[in-house]
Amino acid sequence: MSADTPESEAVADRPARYDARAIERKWQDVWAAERTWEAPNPGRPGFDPDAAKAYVLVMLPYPSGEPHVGHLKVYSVGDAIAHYRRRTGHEVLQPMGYDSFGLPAENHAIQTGEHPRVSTERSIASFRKQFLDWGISIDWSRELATHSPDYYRWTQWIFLRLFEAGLAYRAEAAVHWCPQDQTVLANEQVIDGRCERCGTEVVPKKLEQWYFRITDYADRLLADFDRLESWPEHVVTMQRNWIGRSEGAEAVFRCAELGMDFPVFTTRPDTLYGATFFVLAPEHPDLDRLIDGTANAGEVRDYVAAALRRPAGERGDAEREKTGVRLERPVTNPVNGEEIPVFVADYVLMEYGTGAIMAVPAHDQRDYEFAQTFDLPIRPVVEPADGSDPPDDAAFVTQSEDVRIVNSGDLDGLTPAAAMLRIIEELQADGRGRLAVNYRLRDWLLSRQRYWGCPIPIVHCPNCGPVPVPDEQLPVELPDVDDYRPKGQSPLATATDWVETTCPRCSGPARRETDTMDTFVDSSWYFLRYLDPGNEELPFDRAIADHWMPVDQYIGGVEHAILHLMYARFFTKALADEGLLGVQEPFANLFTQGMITREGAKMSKSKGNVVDPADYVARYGADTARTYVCFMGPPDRGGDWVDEGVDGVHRFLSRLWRLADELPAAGGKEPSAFDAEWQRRTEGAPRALLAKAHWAIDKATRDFERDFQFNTVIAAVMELVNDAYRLRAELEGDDGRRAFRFATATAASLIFPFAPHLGSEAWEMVAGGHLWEEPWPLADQELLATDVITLVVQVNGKLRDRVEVPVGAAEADVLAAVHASPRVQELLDGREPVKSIVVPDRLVNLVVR
RNA sequence: GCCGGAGUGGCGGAAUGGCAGACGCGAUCGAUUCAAAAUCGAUUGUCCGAAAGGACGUGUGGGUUCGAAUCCCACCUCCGGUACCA
Repeated sequence: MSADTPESEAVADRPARYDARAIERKWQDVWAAERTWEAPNPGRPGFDPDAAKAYVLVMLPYPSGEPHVGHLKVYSVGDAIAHYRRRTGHEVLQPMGYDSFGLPAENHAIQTGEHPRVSTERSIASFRKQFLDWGISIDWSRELATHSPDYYRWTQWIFLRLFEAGLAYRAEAAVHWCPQDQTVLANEQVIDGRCERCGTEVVPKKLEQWYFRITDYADRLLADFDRLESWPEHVVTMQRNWIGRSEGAEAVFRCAELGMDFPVFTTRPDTLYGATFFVLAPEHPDLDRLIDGTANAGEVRDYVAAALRRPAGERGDAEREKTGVRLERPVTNPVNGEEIPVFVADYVLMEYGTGAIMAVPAHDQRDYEFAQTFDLPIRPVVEPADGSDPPDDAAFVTQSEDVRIVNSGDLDGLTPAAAMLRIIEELQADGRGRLAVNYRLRDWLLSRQRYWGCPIPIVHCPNCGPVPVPDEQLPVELPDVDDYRPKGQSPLATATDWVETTCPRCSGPARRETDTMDTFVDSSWYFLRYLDPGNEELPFDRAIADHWMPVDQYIGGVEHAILHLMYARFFTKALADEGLLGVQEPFANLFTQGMITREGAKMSKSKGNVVDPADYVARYGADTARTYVCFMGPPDRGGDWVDEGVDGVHRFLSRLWRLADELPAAGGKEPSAFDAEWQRRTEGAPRALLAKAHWAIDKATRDFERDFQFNTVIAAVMELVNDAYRLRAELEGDDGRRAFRFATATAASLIFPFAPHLGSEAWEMVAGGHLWEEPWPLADQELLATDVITLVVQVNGKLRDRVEVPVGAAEADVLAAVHASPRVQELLDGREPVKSIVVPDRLVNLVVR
């Protein structure tokens, strides 16, 4: 039905129909024209210093192809929160941007020759168009894309501040190399020994690479979980485990012959007397010196070479039989002076602890297996205190009160905990060890040998070493290249004119760094750039950032629980340490939404079960699609997309629209329908409908506040609409019409966060004006309360009857009413209850015999 | 193995110590229609019963309680994370 259809024809020929497309276009035009969702910064026109701020942020999308149903869900959830916060009096900032550097665009370029910028920007245009079609209330004036030089200039600038602070450094180490993508990967990007992106088994490779010193922040990353308001417990746990702090001791084993010290980390210093051998990782840097000049040096080197070639997945397999080679030089146990043999074995990892372990086969499963294979002595040093036989299990390492130390000199008889303290004291006194804390977390490897990323702003000078590019020369722009294929080094290396430059320090000939940054660097600070996107002097102004930060509500997929969320926390702390920012934690509240499946399976092109949100938006309108994804179930859990469910939601929205359509649109909007005094005087069916409306307001508000229970918020509005239909026939006269109007307006108001177009339209039809300017409704306690309560009557805990009693009736009166019931009398059959439980205004339970 | 989360009708789910199954889907019946679609209304956990009503019922077994889907103990299953981490 177009706007210029003559009224008579529309009324005569066609029944009124909910025309979602027309309604959605109408309101989207209004919001675009009046820039409704723009949030002014402090000091700008329209800024209200008295309004509470709410920074509502959904993780920015990686723009590839078209948005999928996961995007629909996450932005629908975020927008519902944004709308709710606005109408509860907050100045809401909801921005949007694109995480637009990355491998898929580059792989596409390798296949087609199309520049990644071209395909990426095409995809950004699709995303933007769909977000507009969905009517997400975004402040578009702050839009950004991480591949734009205006953005990555500041990524480079921040890199240089971290470099100056000693938090970015270059080091040679064994790294994870993906042979398929021809690039190194961070620890966090290796899943089960395979590349996170392409699934290829990663291989170890020794390379000089750039790192961020995130390990310096390990303790603060752990401690500051206390500063968060509300994060899902499992996300905190995952990060805790990833950081993997363990307390123990460092003990130094000495090779007397060479005068070399080998420190080890152990969480069980109390078992030091049980160490019967010593093991080094194949990558251990001192291995060469240790085997130099010994008879089996060749055999050791062969073993090491084989171990280093082994894919990480295979080496990490705990089921594999232990392998290793015995070296010819022993080391000395610092507590008892005992000489024990040294092995090299690939079950010891260079990246954890010191790359060397003391092996206690009696109390460690892996050491036990190794000792079995190589027929080495096993010496128990912890036994049950009652003298019973220890369990057969080699992993008998309990630290409980009912075990005692044995075979350990003067430690014998102590509990493990006491022995631990004593031994650390002794080690420290001798200078042979100390209390130590160890982390699983590694420094963040950020170099990538790929094209489509942010260039690292460093120049390598033969005289001065790595020299930072001066701030005023930023951005170091990504040059165009002819061939995107990776060849073991970044495709940037082929851009000769770009690579060859002069040293900013000595002006001699120098070469640019050709690696690019991990794209997680780009997304580690984007939430700050939104705050001040036009700033040409700094990445962001501190005063503006201090106003908006922290993000009040962050929303995204749980798949980012470790990587992105930990990196962003690290960046925030590092920037705060540089005095650039006043907060220690970027995201006060985190909400992780569950994944949508179809027919119980993850959507994928190969399975042919992909839901394209654009299809549903075209067919039913965005409001239906958005409301459906919020209605499927609690949004933090997953859900299965069912087309019939979409129909159901569309039916509900149509019913709501028709309610509005039935009310005379023209003439006074009858503000009296909202008059509390009038509402309280109403009786009968109008009163029942008004009460239902206030019940829905109350229910919706509570469920919004409690964990964003959107499915039950929507269900409450459905109930209200259903009641309006049911009671419609009884709603006669002024009171009836007003109650009907109030119920419809309330339903529109409550559904607005999920279906903002329909909500606005229905509101305009029955109340007039712009719904988003209306405060969130408040339930009238007087209309929530009823004077008579239907009380549940149980006999011996089983439901037997119901009686009506006045609200707040005294216990004696309630019991009298219960005993007066014929059914109760029949069931009691003359017996006196031994006990009567009365829960005021709820139930009575009579216990007999 | 370890750490999280979850098991409720035909299906998605609701109820977090007090009426199990809100709301939606599906199904059945009715109204409307020349007919269909759409729409409106009613019914819909299982079993027994003509009905009134009764029995059973939230993964399994036990416990606490007047009362348990909800709390406790043990176990089973599924999902997610993580793992030669010393």
